[in-house]
Amino acid sequence: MKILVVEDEAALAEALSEILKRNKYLVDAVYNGEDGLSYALTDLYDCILLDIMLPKMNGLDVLRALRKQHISTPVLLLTAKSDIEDKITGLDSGADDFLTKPFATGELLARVRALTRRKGEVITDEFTYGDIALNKSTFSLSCEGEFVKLSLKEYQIMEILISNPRQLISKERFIEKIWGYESDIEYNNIEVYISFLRKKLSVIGSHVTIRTARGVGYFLESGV
Amino acid sequence: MKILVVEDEAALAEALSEILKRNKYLVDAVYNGEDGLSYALTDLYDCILLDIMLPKMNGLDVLRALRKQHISTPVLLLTAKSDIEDKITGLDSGADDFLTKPFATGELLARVRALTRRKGEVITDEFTYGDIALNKSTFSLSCEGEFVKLSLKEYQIMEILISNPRQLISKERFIEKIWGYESDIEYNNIEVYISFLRKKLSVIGSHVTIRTARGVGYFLESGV
DNA sequence: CTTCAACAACCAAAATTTTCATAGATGAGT
DNA sequence: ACTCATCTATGAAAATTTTGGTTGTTGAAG
Repeated sequence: MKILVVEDEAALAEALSEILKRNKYLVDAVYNGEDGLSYALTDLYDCILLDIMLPKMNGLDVLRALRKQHISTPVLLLTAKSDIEDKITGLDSGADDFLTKPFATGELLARVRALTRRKGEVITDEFTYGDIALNKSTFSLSCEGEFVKLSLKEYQIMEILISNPRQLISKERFIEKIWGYESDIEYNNIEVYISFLRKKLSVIGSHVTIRTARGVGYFLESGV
Repeated sequence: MKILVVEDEAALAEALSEILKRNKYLVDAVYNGEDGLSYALTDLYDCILLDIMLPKMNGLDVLRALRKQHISTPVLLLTAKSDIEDKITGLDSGADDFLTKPFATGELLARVRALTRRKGEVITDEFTYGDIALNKSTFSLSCEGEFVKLSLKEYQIMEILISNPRQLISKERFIEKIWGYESDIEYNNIEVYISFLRKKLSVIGSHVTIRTARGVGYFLESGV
């Protein structure tokens, strides 16, 4: 498990490295934003501790640049004070968690553990259920060699269904998850996409079916 | 200036009301989520202090329900501990700021002031520049009685332009603001929308023009 | 068993967003 | 002033999302 520390205050960087090493992490430390970015871009790290205030390049800019390059390494942002502004910007920029200075060793380790665990769980980019597989990166649905491409919305609906197989999902929930809780989208819209998906399921000859729960929503069932 | 306090701990509710009243706010206090929601739905308040842990209905649910009804009253969430989970959920649910218990009187007042000031500034839902007006709620662009409706993306581009008249906006910036910093959208997409907008500006006979800054982006100019 | 209202499925069309291809404009370097 | 690579404008088409019916289903109430 390899961690990158990006922190300009030498004493703090030293302390962080020490704590982490003592807990069996491999640690690299760099002392400015530019170096931080180029190290992070190697995509070799399991977690990055990133200070916001940094010479040469602001931590948030580093973060944004990283996410833009689709590097999804979990980032734990170090903020000087508990400044809500920073936190909101940080979330917008793709941070995974925050640590407000000064902090306790235990808290640091707990958060690093939480972030790396999260990543460890992502092994595949496919969801499967019954005879179908849904590919997260290509947005395609397959069944024994047969493929169809899904549009974004189709994919989002299917992902929710396949992540909770046999679980009833209300239309309300689809809408909240996909369009957001403030949208005025009609239920019919869900019905239309369900209709699209059923057609595509039949095109690839799957035995998985989308069952209707009248008055509520839908759920996935393997019909064999 | 009228404030709604939603807090079940009687002592705290009392203290909050007292502090606020002493600072010339009108205060209503209720002691559970359901009442909080129905009071808030009247849309009479300039700010809402909302506890997360509440009997009958969770604060976050109240908040979501409110935003769903398009009530945009600023909400200051009261959280027991500085639980990042709550904060993220809070932001997702439409909270404007947080206050972690226990808190100082000064901090409370400062945040309330910040939130109500923010609202005070929004007087109109129109942006204007030169001979055009851009309506925030109808997504329409007008010039001396002539109207055109803009699509969402057209509107978003126009809003950025008209909010910073004569200011050069890079294509990069349009993309970050509209599609997000992780998108892979092409510059040409912006060019296409600029083209759409120029056409619509000419349809309504405006003298405002979108000027090109080669290699960079665009800016608005009143061409009279 | 019928009736009826609510719900769901689905087709078709409209609206919007995105992509693609091509033609035109620009300006640095010669 | 000419050339060329690069950037921009725009028409047109493709893809996607959303809207509006029409028709078929369902189940509760009578």
